[in-house]
Amino acid sequence: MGRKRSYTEAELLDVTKKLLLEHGYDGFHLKLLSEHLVGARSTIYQYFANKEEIVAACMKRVMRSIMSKSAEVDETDSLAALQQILYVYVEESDFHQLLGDAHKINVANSEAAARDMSYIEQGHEELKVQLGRIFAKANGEGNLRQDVPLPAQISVFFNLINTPNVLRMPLDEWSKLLFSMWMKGVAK
Amino acid sequence: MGRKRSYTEAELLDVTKKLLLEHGYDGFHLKLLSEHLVGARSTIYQYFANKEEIVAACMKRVMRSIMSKSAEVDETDSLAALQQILYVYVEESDFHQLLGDAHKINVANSEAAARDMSYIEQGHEELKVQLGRIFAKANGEGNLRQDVPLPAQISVFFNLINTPNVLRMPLDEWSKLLFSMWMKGVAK
Amino acid sequence: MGRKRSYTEAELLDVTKKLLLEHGYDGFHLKLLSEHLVGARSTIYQYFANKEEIVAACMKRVMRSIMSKSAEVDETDSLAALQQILYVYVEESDFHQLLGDAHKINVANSEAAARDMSYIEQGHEELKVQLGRIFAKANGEGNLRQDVPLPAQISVFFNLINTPNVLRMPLDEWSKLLFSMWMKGVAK
Amino acid sequence: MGRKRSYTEAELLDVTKKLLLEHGYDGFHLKLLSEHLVGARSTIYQYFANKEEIVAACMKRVMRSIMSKSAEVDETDSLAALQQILYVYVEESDFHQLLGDAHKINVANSEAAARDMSYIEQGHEELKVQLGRIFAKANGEGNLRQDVPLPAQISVFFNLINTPNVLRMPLDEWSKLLFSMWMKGVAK
DNA sequence: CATGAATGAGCATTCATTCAT
DNA sequence: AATGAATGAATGCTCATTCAT
Repeated sequence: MGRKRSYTEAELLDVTKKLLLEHGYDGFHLKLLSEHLVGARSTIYQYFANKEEIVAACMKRVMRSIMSKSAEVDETDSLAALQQILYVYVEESDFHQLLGDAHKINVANSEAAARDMSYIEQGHEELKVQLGRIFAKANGEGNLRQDVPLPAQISVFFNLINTPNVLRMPLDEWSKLLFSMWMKGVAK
Repeated sequence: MGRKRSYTEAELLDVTKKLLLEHGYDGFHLKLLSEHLVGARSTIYQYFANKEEIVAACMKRVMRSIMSKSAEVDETDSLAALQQILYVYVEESDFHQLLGDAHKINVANSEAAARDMSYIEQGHEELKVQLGRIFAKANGEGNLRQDVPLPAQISVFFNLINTPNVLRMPLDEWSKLLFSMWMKGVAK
Repeated sequence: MGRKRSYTEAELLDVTKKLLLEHGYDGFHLKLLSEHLVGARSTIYQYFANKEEIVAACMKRVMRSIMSKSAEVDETDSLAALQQILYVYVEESDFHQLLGDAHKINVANSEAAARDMSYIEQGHEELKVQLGRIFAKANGEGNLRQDVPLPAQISVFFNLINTPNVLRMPLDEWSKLLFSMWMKGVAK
Repeated sequence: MGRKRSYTEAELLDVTKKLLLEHGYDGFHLKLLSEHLVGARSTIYQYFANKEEIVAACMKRVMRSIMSKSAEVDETDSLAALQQILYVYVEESDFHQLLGDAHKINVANSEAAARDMSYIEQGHEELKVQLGRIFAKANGEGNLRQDVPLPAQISVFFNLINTPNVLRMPLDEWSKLLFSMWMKGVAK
């Protein structure tokens, strides 16, 4: 039996996520990664076959986390559901920034990366379906404005996630505030 | 005398902008740029001394455009002014994405790039001042909710810009719709 | 662990010295260097961070060698000391040719190169001080002509070093011969 | 008839000489040259077909100048002749530094450069012959030490030329001083 | 003739990946 | 398993030279 691994795959992916957020996909290098881990650069290849696989695995992990959380949302009360979903998304707001570069991954080299990316694609679909379902329900219950097309409302809702939390409020309060602004507007 | 230039500086910067938006700062290469222009890679150096200067010039140009438009906004009616500003920003919504990487530019190599970046910095300040002024006025006139901190309202307003225009509406209508949702909310 | 290095740093610097003497600073390329070593050009970067550091390290090494030798010179008998010094310098006559280009090194890029160059500068000073001291002593003891300014005598002495050893004599004999010509002249 | 030439070939070669001395062969660029002349870089090609030809022409000119001067030396009195020759060489002491890089010129590209270089080669031979003749005469007349091989004496004589004129004396005095040291030595 | 623009070859450097220990 | 060394592909940039005006 060989030596003990000096870090876990999860740690590697955590650092990867941090660096991807800090530097973007093109600014993310294995050299950079190895500098934020304990061992040599080449050791990384014990965990993943190439750069693409690392990034893909990282993105997949984030997607899985989002999906498990959003699956737990109770959709009975549509507005309450939207608020919960907003909270989930705000909590993982890195998510979008991160996945925004998904298309840059060159999937040709790596089977594993390709699998991960297709998982992510499916996840995206499921999330969209869920959101569409809840919005449709809310709309059907007469909770939403009729003079604004539903897709526009969804788009604005979704984009709320990225609003910088300038006041550094706790995320549950912050998401409630966002939800309130989204629902009632800012006019007095 | 001398040959005719095969493309103008403006064309170069247009392509640069497009590529920066597509690939981000780190994904932007002179090879890529030259492939989207007519000539050889080295020809680019007839226009700019190095990569940093190109990016800086591109960003400066975008900033200048935004600033001249936002300077024309009539601030008499604060709410109308906000709506106009939203339109200006939505029209140039690339702007933020683009300038988000401004800090990555290594300014040490190039005098010209340094000058451009400082122009951009000042521009940022002026825009913030203008927005703060109008919001303060709107708030003073009692147009805004008091139960949400002003910075949070500004943050949401600003973030609206990035909302994807899923319905591909004309930008004037789209910005009015966004403004309406921001003011009145989406609740029925 | 890891592979065995295919050449030592000392070997690299030896080759560098040879090439610098052959081609001068501006004619010295890493491509050239790599062609005189076993591996690929990029392997050189395992040893030094950039071209400047290589050249600086090479020069520093030569300076260190000269200084340790000249520090061992016994200055009791001033004329004997000069003869010994001449021998030291003749032995390392490349030295001056090599360091003549020291000012061309762009030190801005590299901390390490800057350190090396400042070491070299100090070394130069120390050597000048030593030579001045011995000449002053020799002059004070009445060993030197009074009708020729001392700096001119020093300059000629120093310049002797570069005299091509056309007869390929052993360096100790050659330096004695030079010293004899310098002291007694060539006239019968 | 076209425009008037903005500088003469001689001016171009003067500047070339200055820059070659300052930067060495490898540090000499046409860009640098054009910056020290009035027109555009490409204008240089109206005068010479390529870089090699410029350098070769420059060296040839220097050689021609030396040769015409040294041809005027009266060889009747061998020691006086040597003193005169030393003066000629000291006056054009750049000469050696300059021609030291002659071997770097790639003669394959240019017929004209090849011709110039062969002229220089011949010149070198003639100068050596002249010096050898005078030294032989001086030796035959019993003017020189017998305990030092003649080639060594010649070598030292020749190398005197490069002695830095630290005191900035007028060149005729300086060359006399050098000659005196060479003949009589520095010992009291 | 003069020149500004265009170009390709060449070098410095970085980085993902492979190898040998 | 871990790792330091080796490597080739890619990119930024410079420069001699050619072209078109």
